Amino acid sequence: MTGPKILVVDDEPNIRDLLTTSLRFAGFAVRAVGNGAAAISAVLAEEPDLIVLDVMLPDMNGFSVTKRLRSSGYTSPILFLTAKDDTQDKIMGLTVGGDDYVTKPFSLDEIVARIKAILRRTMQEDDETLIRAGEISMDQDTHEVRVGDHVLELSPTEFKLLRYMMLNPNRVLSKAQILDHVWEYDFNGDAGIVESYISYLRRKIDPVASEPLIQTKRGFGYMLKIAKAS
Amino acid sequence: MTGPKILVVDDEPNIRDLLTTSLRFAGFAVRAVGNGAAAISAVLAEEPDLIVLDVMLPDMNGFSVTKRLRSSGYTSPILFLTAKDDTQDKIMGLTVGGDDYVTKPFSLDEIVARIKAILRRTMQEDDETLIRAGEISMDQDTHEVRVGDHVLELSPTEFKLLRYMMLNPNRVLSKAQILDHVWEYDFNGDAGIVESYISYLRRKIDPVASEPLIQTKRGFGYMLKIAKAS
DNA sequence: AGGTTTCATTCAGGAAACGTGAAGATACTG
DNA sequence: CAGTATCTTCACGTTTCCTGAATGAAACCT
Repeated sequence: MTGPKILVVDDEPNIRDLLTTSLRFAGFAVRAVGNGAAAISAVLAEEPDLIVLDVMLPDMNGFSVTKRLRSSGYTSPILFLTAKDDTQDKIMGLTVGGDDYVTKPFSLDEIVARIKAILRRTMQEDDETLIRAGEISMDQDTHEVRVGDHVLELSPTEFKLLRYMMLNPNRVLSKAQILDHVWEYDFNGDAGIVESYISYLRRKIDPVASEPLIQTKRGFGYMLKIAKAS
Repeated sequence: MTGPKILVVDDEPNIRDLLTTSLRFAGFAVRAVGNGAAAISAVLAEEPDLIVLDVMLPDMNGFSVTKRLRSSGYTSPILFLTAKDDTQDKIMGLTVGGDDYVTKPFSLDEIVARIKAILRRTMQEDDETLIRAGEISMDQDTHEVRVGDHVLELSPTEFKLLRYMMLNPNRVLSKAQILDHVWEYDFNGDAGIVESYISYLRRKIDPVASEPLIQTKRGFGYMLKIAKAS
């Protein structure tokens, strides 16, 4: 129940709650604050293993916060949340060492995946980098996906969708659940897009799989069926 | 006798009572309120294990309520009730973490099943995901139904009907009871539809069962007969 | 036995869900 | 800036499901 400690820093309550809920559910011990000053004292008090930090805060920007933290001796990695139109060099200046960044709006699974990737590198957590589900395997570092011996070429969205399904095998996932986890949180399009991507995935997976792995549960959703192995 | 605590939030007294009765019968400790403000204070006072929350309330919508609760540190899961014709984007963003949603009008058994599923995942309750009744087994995650070794393909309604009967084996269930539990609460069609679905189920079950399992109690209803095992 | 009620089963129309191709929009890449 | 890949929406065809009605069988009553 007490996984790695994470501090979330964002001034928008919506996003703060969204992140808090998702990360708690993913097994992290989460604390959330709404501005830079609170962030600094929270870090000093609790020494989180990782910080999720919005670079645009009401009182101070990401640079200032980072600088203050680093000079206080805090060395754990930071995952920055940046606006999509932030210039590249602005971001470059932020991420040093084990740091990383994600652009808003993000998808929830993406955030969780990034955090796990960072923690995997910094703490020696040998939390598997390889996800397996029956004859499918997915390396989250190299992004290589295999079905048996065949290597699949997946687009980013296809990759995230398949990852979500592989993390929840043998469970029916509704289209709404899939949208909430795989697509960006502000996506407000039709749920039919899930059908399209399921179709794309099937087109790539089925020809090389020994049996149809993505099953339709009419009226309920989709399921990745994995025969249980030894 | 005191199962998990559940808070029901809905402004329509009918539905509130319907839910309260059903959930109490299912073994939960239920408290019900009719608006968002009352919900918030009830949550803070009693810390329920789960909230059933109508997204359309007179004083505030489900999002506001959720936001307030989450930022007060409440982390238990929420089951949202939404109107079926709510545009998809209103539903989106709801199924984060352990949360889930059900569209109105719902069927009572559906609600209970969903609540149990959520609690199963959040609390570590390994309250069986598998329902057994004699030679029939039903996995609620995969939706796989077996009779002996044979796997049945059931439509959504067939699935719900069979689940209801499996949860009440060796008891005569009247057509009215079945309608009340399996069909949506505002269904106002003929009870003859139950006969049809019983027939469909028999057609799929009997050929692979060792004996007829669904018995007709003329004038009273139907019964799923299960020989008691070890 | 004959008549009446209750149930079983099947059928058909319409509705809903799903799959897929294609086209426009957007973002990426060289 | 052109060319390409990807994302998203739309539309159409197909499958599956739901529901009510019709018909015949079985049980029940007198």
